[in-house]
Amino acid sequence: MENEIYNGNFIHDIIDEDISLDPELKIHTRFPPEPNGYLHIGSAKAIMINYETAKKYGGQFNLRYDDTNPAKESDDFVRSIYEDLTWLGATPNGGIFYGSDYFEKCYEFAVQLIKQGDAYVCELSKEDLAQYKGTDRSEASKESPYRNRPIEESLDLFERMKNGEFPDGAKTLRAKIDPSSDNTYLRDPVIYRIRHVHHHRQGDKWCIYPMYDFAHPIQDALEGITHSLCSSEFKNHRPLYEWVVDRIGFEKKPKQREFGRMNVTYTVMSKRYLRELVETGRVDGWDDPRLPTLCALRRRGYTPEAIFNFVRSAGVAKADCTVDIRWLEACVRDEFNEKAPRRVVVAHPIKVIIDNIDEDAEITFKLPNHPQNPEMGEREVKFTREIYIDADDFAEVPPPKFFRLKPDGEVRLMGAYIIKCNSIEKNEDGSIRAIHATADLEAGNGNPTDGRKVKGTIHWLSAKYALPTTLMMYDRLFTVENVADIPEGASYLDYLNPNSLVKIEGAMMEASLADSKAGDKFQFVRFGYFSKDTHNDNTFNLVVTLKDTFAKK
RNA sequence: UGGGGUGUCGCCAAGCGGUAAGGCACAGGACUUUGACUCCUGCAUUCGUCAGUUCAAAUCUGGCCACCCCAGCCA
Repeated sequence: MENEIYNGNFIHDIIDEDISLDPELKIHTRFPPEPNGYLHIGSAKAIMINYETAKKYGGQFNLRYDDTNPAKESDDFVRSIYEDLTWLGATPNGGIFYGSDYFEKCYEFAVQLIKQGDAYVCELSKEDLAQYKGTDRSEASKESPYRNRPIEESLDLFERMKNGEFPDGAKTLRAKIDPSSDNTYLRDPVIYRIRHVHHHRQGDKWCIYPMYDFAHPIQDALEGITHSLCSSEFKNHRPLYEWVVDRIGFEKKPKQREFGRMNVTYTVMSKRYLRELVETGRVDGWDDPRLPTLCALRRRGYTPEAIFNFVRSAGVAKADCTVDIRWLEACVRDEFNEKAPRRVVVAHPIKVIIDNIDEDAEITFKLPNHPQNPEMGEREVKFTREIYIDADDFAEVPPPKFFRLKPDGEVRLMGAYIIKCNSIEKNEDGSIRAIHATADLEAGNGNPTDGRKVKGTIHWLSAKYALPTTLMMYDRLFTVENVADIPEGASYLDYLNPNSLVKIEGAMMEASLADSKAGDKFQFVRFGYFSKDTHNDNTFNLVVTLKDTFAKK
């Protein structure tokens, strides 16, 4: 859904300028995840920027699995990424690609660079290389002793690297740029390494793999990407990206441009920690509703529109930002308030007996599915002598400004009668067994005939027709305000909120909810927005609470 | 310590030399058969900081400060 809420986007200014220089330019962007984890709310920003930029300019958008490091990648991640991306609605109209499909090309370009004298095979060990680069980066690194070896020699060695003649780490291919550059990425970066590892798509075809900095610009150029939009940590890589594009001699040069990273309060998005949570069993899987992964948000009931509106309204700027998770919740509320049908659920039922209603009487009331939108229709709800109300809606000793049910007080049962509390029946232990009340039968679901005002309205369910249900309430994963507040050296895992999942069993729901499907969304009146769980029948996940419903006393 | 980047209300963010948009949050008030929603009202004499240029600066210049990224044969 299009939304006017859209903070700045300096990327569009850059593109407008490029188009003014070349009116023929067809914008082409891409989202290049490495298939080594599941997509999360942070990924949504990169997706949104690349997808919507292409869309805005009538261009194309590619999905490209950046799978140049076989050690960490798998087909399960490939599958999940596709699923989450299409769920978000960011259809890759430019196609779906794999970085590994360009291995042959990358190899040829590497050979070309060697022939041009722009790359050489280096035999420094990992440790020695680190030594040569030095610990003080204000100083230039030492030149590799192999830097000026004959081109023929590098060519021969590189081919033999490819043929598997050397063990892992024995040799690397390095770009010959500038060992004394201020930018350490330009100090003869390694562009190929030896890895005798099985690749999820290429199998055992290769034992040398290109590095990200070499492969990425090639992939972009080959796909005709015009704008390679990525987050700010790649800013330092840009000169190398451009060096590769220039030296290989691509006619159409893709442009890398960077936007600020987005963090979200109360959670952590690094794939490393998410994976750790999943693998140590602290959560039930990548779609555990306490996680910020897209599949978890989906299961919990968040919608693609709300997520897109969230990242869109956070804006696109160069500065990193930490957006309050409550903003995401606000986006969800905005959407659901408009679209979610209203239903009644009583979380902590207490029984109310309406003394002036016959034992077997059944009165039918019609409740609107949405108070402001008659087009959503209405439903019939049965009223009987015994009903349930929420424990929170009754107070034996009411605090000031308590508008709900209290001894001798009157309250409106939403869509039905006004009732008056007459007496309280108690159990041995002092707990409430039932409340006795009388209904104003004359007023019915209309206003009292004597003109008196009844301020409170509470929700209710017929005890005879209500069905049991389970409510799952999830709090945020972490209790610290900011992940940055976690002390240095401490494990994120120690900061898990042990109370982040609250399960309410014994709740009651209105009968019509039995017909709902997995994933259906509702506003449970005076309670919050819920989504029917996709894994468990008759249980509902809390998506977000109603704003302030219970905050005020 | 070096290089790169960023600093405008609690959180995002517009602004690009002419006297601080907007959203979220928050606080009041109105309305309400959801204490929701909706609707009003309020909310930066100030733009990290100190100087300078100018009739005029958040916008230009210089110094300083803070935060983020970089020493993978990860992406």
